Amino acid sequence: MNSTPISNYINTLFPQFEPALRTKLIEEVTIKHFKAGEHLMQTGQYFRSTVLIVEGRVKLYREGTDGNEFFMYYLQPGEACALSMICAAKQESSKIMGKAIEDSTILMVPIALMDDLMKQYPSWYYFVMETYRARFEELLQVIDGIAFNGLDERLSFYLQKQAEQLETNQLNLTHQEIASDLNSSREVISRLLKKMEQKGEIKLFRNYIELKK
Amino acid sequence: MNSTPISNYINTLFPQFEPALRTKLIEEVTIKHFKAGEHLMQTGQYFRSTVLIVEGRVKLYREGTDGNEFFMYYLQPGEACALSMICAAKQESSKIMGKAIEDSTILMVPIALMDDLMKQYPSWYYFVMETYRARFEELLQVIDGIAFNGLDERLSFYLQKQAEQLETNQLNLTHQEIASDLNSSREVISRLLKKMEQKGEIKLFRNYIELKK
DNA sequence: GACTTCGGGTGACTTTTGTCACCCAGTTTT
DNA sequence: AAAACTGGGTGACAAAAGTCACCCGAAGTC
Repeated sequence: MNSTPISNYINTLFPQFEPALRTKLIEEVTIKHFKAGEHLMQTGQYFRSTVLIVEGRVKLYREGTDGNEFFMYYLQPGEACALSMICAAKQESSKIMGKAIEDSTILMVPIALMDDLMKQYPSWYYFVMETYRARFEELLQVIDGIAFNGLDERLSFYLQKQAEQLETNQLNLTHQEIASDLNSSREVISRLLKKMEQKGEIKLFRNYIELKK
Repeated sequence: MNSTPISNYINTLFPQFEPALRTKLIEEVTIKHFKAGEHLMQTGQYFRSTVLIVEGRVKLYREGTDGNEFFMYYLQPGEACALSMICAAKQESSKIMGKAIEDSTILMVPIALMDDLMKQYPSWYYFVMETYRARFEELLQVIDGIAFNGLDERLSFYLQKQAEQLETNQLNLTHQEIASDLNSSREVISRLLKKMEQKGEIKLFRNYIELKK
């Protein structure tokens, strides 16, 4: 294995893949770059590849009919987009939207390869299963949030998750951004944040929020 | 192939399976019966098998921490429980609850078999992928419903879905049952149903609701 | 320095949803 | 037949969330 950018990504981010699978992938995948803010996939778009994230960070949204965007979860380097697998396999269009929030790099695995990979490489099969499992769990948690919790709890949970994902307690989020991720309105979020500040859970600044504890 | 109950189920409900796979399944699965109202799986329970529904009808719920049950979707004969596949594969516990609403029969495919089936029988592999895809879509629709719609729209949608599933316009549902499926309260549902009746969309009776059009 | 934009704060009000209390009419039990 | 239970209706009220109007100050632009 020589040391191209692609082989580096695959060898460092997917060490669990058996060597033959890594070689195969290095030969077959194509690489693609996105700038922060760019959309990776639009509602209604068809996939011709399964997507592996290798650099940056991608936010996945569900789009409502009225143009609302409801935040679901993040994808990180080393993770795959479960929907791209599913939709690619069935040639169906996606009903979700992905946005790079940092400059990001992805590898595209042609769908024509999927069946072979699944049959020939157990570690790929396990990776796919684990991807499904993880995303399924994530969706169930999203459902929990909106089905059982009030906006205040969802907000709290949202901030925690952001902090974990971005690995910092200084969240560079405007109230407006939070509001649209949670499909609410700025004023409501502002008020709830104020309450959280009074309870000492966070500290508010212009353009960022500091999480306590 | 002789004609046991199991072989009948498999041959009639899964005709897309290649003959060798059907033979294999007929040898390996075990059969289980549930009476209407019984729980198939409880929150926290571990799966040792993947579940195929062959008779009856199963309702799947997500359970909240406070004991609430949030209805997600139905499983019908010929369908598999996606979560049982995922959880079985990873030996994880389920966080959902399944309830038979009719007397139901299921086939249990031991998890030990899963890897082999996936590798040896393309039609099994496609079946599993299709199951994931369908359930994923269904979860996304559930999210749409609670994220973007008011209770009135959700109720409307819920009634439509019930009618489709149960293949009748006479829905034998009490207001209380609807309320708990939607994680709301009886009074609210009663009021919304009244409004729908005034708009001529439904007709209300004791113990059942008649869908118009 | 004046102006504009952006992020945020706030009070007043509305809508939606949940809750409480109580009622009523069938149906079932005793 | 009386009592109890079930499914449903209703008014009054409370809480949560969304909306509107407007304000303010910080930062960027001209």
